[in-house]
Amino acid sequence: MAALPPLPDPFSELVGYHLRRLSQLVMGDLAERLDSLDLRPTEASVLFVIAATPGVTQSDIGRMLGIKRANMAPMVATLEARGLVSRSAVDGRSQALRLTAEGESMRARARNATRENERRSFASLSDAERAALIDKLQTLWEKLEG
Amino acid sequence: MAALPPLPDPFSELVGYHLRRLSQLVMGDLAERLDSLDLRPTEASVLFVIAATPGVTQSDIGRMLGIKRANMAPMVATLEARGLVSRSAVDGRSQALRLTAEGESMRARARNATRENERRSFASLSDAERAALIDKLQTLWEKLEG
DNA sequence: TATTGTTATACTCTATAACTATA
DNA sequence: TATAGTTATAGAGTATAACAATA
Repeated sequence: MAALPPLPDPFSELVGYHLRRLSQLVMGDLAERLDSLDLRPTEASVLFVIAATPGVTQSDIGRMLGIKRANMAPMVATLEARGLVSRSAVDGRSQALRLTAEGESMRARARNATRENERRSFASLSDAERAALIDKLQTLWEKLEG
Repeated sequence: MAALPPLPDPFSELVGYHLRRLSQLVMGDLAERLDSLDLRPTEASVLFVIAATPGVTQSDIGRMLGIKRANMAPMVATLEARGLVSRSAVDGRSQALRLTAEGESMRARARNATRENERRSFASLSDAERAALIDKLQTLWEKLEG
């Protein structure tokens, strides 16, 4: 088996590169864990938002999670077709989204998969380090979103 | 204009979520900056590796950057067709990759775009904080790669 | 006029499988 | 047997443009 060649110099100064590389690996592990539920990471995040804020519209979810309306539409349609999410009219154009009983059960399982993903990915960090890292990352992306 | 709804609770504990969100925004900004060069972020990273380790094979690049052989092949073919990269046989199956003069000029421009991307994305971090963040991210992804 | 939801479409990046040629 | 390179193909996620219906 060939040894893993080391990463050459220019990358050692690039936060963005290491960010992307770690994100790719973490999301890949999460995708594997969610695969048995036939759920994509993005779909899981949508279930989490609906559970936390019942009656939310899909436009609002898109704004919270940074997902375009055009991409929310088919995803919510799929979740509804699977019986995980229900819609009820708010007004003539908006629809309130809620989890069905089956959707709530799916959310709970997705939550477990996500917790295991976090444990496996960040086991080497103390609770304080993890919290500090979250804070740093969140501060950075919120600055870029404006 | 509607206010941005705040992210609900469950995400506040998830490193992975904030990692992915930041990575997405940073890479989106980099993609925009590279667009005028008609270069994708992944292609730029390949130019960086070839410049730093002339004569490297595409299999080695894939191992360094976490890109599969199957995805390296068409990318290198494109870079060669554009006159940015040249190939020379190492043995009957491997080919040494080098930047052409035009490839080196492209690399330099991509490097500038990347530097501007880093400056814009992480302006709020001190040099020490940036270095510490790189170290933390790299340590984490290298653990997950084994 | 602005917003919600929708459809169509394209692109980047990643993944697996199968194949040829060479070591 | 293992490795280098290639081709075909599929999937997730994102992007823009355009449209109908509603506020």
